Amino acid sequence: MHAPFSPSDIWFILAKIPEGNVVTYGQLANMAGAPGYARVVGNILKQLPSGSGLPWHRVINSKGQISFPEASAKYQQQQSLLESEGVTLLNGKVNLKLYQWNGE
DNA sequence: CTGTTGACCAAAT
DNA sequence: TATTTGGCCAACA
Repeated sequence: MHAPFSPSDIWFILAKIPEGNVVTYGQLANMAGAPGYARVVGNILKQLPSGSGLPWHRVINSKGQISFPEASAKYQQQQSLLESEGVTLLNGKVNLKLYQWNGE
């Protein structure tokens, strides 16, 4: 059986995440109606075409951290993008205690 | 087909 | 509060 959603479903949902907000991989999976598919969401973002214009940087893990090695360029890029929209990191964790999601 | 890997997660320790 | 453990699903070797 195939996944209960297609990559484009995730792209569509991700596109709706407002600037200055962050969501977790698991949340995206839930929003797609597929609890337990957090890893698959990660795989999809991994394959995301560059120049898609999607706010991939607003996706973090459930620990409230960026899912890249701290030393990596990707990590720094994501952090930079987040800070440019007012989301700062404290101790490697997003400085917003609760991940904001303005409902549907 | 089996085994490993990954932008994950929640519960147990 | 910090780590470890077990579970998760799809992609790949």
